[in-house]
Amino acid sequence: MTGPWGRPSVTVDLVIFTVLEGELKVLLIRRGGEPCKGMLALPGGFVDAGNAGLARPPGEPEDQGEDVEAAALRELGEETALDAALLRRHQVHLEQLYTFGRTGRDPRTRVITVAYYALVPPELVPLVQAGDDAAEADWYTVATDVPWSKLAFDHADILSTGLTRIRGKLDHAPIAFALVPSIFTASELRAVHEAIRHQRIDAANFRRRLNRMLEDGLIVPVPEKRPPGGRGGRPATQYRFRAAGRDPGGDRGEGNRGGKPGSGTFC
Amino acid sequence: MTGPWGRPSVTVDLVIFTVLEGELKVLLIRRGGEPCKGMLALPGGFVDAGNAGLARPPGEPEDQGEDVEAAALRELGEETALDAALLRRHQVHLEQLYTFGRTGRDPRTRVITVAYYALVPPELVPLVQAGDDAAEADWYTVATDVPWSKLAFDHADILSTGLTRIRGKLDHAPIAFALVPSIFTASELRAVHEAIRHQRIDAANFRRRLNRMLEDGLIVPVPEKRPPGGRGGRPATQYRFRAAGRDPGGDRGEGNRGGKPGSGTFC
DNA sequence: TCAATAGTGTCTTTCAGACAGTATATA
DNA sequence: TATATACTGTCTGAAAGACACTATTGA
Repeated sequence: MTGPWGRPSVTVDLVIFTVLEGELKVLLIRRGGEPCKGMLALPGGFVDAGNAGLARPPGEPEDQGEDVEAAALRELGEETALDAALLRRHQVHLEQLYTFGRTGRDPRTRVITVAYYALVPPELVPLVQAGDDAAEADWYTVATDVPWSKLAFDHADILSTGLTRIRGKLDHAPIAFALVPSIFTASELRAVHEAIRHQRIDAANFRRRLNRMLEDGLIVPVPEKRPPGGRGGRPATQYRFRAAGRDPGGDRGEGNRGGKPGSGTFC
Repeated sequence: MTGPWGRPSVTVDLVIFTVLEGELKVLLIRRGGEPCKGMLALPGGFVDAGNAGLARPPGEPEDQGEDVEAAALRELGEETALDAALLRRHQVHLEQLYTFGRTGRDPRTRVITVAYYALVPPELVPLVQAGDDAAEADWYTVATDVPWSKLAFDHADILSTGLTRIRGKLDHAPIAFALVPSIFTASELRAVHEAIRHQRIDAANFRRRLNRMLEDGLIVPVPEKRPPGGRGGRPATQYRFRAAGRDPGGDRGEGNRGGKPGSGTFC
């Protein structure tokens, strides 16, 4: 059997995490249209493939559209209503998770989705609003408020994969820094670890890890201390993440990004 | 701008590793056709998407083709000339690596590739032959024989990602067992670790790790000892990997496989 | 006997978990 | 003062690296 072959649609789906008030949250949208109308789903959208595979005037080169990574970044901006400059400035972490390519995962047509996860610092959360695509977008507490069995498509699988990924990387890569303000205290960083692992961490032991990060130059103390809150307490030393201190992403699950050197000159 | 949207082609590319004579090797093919004719490349091929996106008689349902994971398994069989039963019986490890979706990575048309890596035990290597697709397929020693700068497309990126992945997982997931015979000695397992890390490992310290695996029930001793080779030596205890002992794949980079329960009933 | 490979014992360092105790703020 | 939060010190055990040592074979 030869002849014209079908091509799948390719989408990106986003697992957008944040930590608010000590709880790990994920951004979900309520689907406005079929299929799975009314169910909760991960935000996402199609990867622009230009006019690939379509008939075009002879001699005209194919428009290949946008990079998959660019599509993920674009969707992240659209769904959160944060512009690209803000995302860059706050170093919002965006990383490819896994590609879900089962047949039948979308009943309409063949859809392969490249899932990404993003980590949004709490400073940006107030700026996040329902995007243009999403009828409603809202933060759901992962531990208690996510209706796992009622998520659209295979989004429970995707979310579960995202959760596993950040838990696995938490101790080996500096992802927790992407979920605290740029100036943070030991308690704030610890709260993020606790939220992701959903389990208490001994404050004294965590401080030792933090001290090691200080020695390694991974974080740097900030001169001003944080004044205590309502009913008192000792002021806390504040720290800042030193991005250039080490290869972020580590050696697990990161893979290579799209725009590495060498691009374009592959033959 | 509305109207018909282009769809990308989706391929799977395979980083097929083995360890022979203490060296980590990867299977590369020499490309017979343009583009990149004559260069070395990773084996791979198109994901069958049925008639997705093509015109079809009204009322006829779309044929969505094959799962991406199934395509990877199929390609693995085709490129190595090993049938599916053999691959299953020997528990050949196949795991999704990363999806490469840059525009322009294939000059002909938009191609997004889902890369997988496979671990072939040395027992099967003699059975591997040039597949039907590949003009020539051969094992190349990663440390010395891979012409990194002359690999086709972005395959150097893919191979590099695969190498990083297995090195990262080596100490946290039981992947080394996929690269030794089903009955193996401590030295053989250590040789695999040394080949992947490309660095000597202290035999005594490695044995302690092995003893811990014994205590954990991850491996099981085999009654018969391995008689020494040419010029003598003490006979070696042999072991067998106990697959059911623990969740293989661990918590990093594995993601969910395609055919998990819950499939099909997503709404 | 020697050479070669298998396997043990031990010392040191690093780091995580548990937990007692000290320091500095507000009310 | 009491309370709340920040921070220090110490004990224990698991595990890695370095390395000296013993065990069992073939030639």
